[in-house]
Amino acid sequence: MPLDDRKLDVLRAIIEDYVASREPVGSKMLVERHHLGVSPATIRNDMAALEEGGYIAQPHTSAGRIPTDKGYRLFVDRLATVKPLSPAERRAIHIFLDGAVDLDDVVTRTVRLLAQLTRQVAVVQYPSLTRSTVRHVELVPLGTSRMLLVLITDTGRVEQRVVELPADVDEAMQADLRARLGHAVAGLDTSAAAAAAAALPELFSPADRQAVAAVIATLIEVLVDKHDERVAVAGAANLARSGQGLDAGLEALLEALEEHVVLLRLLGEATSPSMLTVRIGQENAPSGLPAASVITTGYGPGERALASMGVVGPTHMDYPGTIAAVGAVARYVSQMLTRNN
Amino acid sequence: MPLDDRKLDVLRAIIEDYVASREPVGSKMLVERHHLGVSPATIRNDMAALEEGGYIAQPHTSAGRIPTDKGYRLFVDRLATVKPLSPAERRAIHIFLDGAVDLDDVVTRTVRLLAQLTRQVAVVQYPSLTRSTVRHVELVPLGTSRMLLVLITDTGRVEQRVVELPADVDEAMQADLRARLGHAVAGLDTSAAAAAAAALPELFSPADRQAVAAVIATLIEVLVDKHDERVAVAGAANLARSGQGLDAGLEALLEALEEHVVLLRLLGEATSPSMLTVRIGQENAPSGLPAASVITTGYGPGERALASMGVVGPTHMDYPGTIAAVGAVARYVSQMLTRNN
DNA sequence: ACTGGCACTCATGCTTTCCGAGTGCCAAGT
DNA sequence: ACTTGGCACTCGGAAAGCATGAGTGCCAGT
Repeated sequence: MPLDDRKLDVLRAIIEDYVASREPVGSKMLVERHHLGVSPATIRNDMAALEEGGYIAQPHTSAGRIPTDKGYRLFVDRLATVKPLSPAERRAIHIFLDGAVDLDDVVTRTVRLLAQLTRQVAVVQYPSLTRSTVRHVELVPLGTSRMLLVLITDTGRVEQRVVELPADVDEAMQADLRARLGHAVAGLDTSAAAAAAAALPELFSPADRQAVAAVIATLIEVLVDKHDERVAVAGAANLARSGQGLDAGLEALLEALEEHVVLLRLLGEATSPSMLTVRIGQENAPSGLPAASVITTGYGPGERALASMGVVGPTHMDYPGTIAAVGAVARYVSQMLTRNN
Repeated sequence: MPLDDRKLDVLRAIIEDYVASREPVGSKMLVERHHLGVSPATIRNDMAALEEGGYIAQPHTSAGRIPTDKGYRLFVDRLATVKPLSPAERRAIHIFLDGAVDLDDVVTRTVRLLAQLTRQVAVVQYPSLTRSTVRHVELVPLGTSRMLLVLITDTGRVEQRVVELPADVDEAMQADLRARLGHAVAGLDTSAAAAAAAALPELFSPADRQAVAAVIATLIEVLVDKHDERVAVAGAANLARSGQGLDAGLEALLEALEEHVVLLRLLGEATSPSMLTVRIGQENAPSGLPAASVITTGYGPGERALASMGVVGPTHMDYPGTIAAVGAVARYVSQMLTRNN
């Protein structure tokens, strides 16, 4: 039996009510609150059909219906209308994000903003080095047997690492290395830079080669290593607040939030800022998180997505509102990055 | 009425049992489990005395007793015996912490280790700049109107900041500034360095002075700003696990954990690594956290405490075990820092 | 295709009852 | 002066019974 328009309306109404009240919703309440021009009995028939289709379920025989994962899926795919942000929310985005001094600062502010806006747990991935290009490499001598390696990318990201040299190296040599290194990798993307750097030791005298190799090894590590797959999290307290609904999963969720590996899986591949992914309930099981929904999108300068951000919340979340918030924040941050480029 | 030895034994026994079972403990259970050589009736008399003194309380008339904050206080001050770490735990400390590449890495590993060891929420403050000295300042040109400022301290900490210059500056001038700056502040502690840097703009021609001032301003900001009062947190999931006991406070606690200001207050002044502070229950109320206990200690190279670390947990925690773990980790990290100096 | 009516189900909340762990106190024993 | 066994008492919490009412499915009538 195909779902006619009214049945879809009913599904939408059920989801809206359930999200608002967190309680199974019955046919009577439904006709009262939404002006569907029909009687409860009719609604009951529709509900039976929806249940047949697996979009809603009843927790026990004599209770109202609650949406299933499949129901939410249908809702976000076909039923949800965009809910524009309130002016206050738009203002909050500006106030929060303008005045970030630093890429790290942008990430920190963004994650807090998202958590506050959506009242869910927010997750923001740090822009990955992988797709960015090297703007500058700096070598700073720290005494004769140590150097500080600083890598700056076009995304404003700065990575630094202290290199222990296997042998003492004199100043002239350090200056030489710095000049050559800077010349060799500037402007290249990270993988090209790694390749270019790898060839460098050849150019030095055997005496110095070991020290050079140590520096280069560290540089390549920084460039290539997924070390940069860091994430920031905020809003865990929101779980406890709305949490009554997920006590069971709460511990698991909190654990997942500290497991960055799981988070990265949840965030998934960075998509373009204008695309937005919604994964609902069981759809997240492979990522190691049951009974929660995840809304993610990519962000980055232009249409190039460097990293992902998103929120994690109970399946019965306010999808339209959350989607709007995630989208708006991602767009704004992307703009900031584009401007700062 | 003074508390004789047996009454103290009873208090200790009550606390041990309550911590283990989380249930009010009665006189009968007590004589069964601990071989106090007397009858339940006698214990009851002692309990009455302890209750009179405010060390224990009964949740309701016909239930066993539970320790009060005051009881725990007496326990940790006078009754707790040191509980040495198990070999497995000692090994865990080594395995976890050795191989940290980086100061940040040390902090991250430490906080995770502490959380795992104590099964509580662990908090580690990043070593503060305040008491450290400047090892090196580096200026990296990024085009003509931007520079990257990098500050390295003797604790291995690296801070970087991008400075937007108010006017274009040529290369020679940049090199000059870099040389003078490095010369002026190297080896000084942060406040002296800030003072020294403040005098620098004088030395430059009026044309360049604005640009120099911008760089110096940023440097001083980095040096002086409490910006460095960052903290790392781990083990929030442990709250949910043992949490049944604090549902009420759970949300508040989770919120506090994201409020770094509150955490810093909780960690308190950094004490020497060999001193350890225990704050119990209501004693934390002024810091904005009710009904939780906090165990903190300082850490840093030598006896100089750079920062604090500690754990936060329910008042009914295993004090001897937790104290031992916090102490051992702090000592080990301090040693690492001393060695790496 | 919709509606009103009706019998049925069953979670929830309330009251009642019962049980027993635990207490305080007292009088007797060491 | 402590300690102990005995005993009456309290009261939270589990178990059982009962009423309520929201909600359903189905059917016959419009």
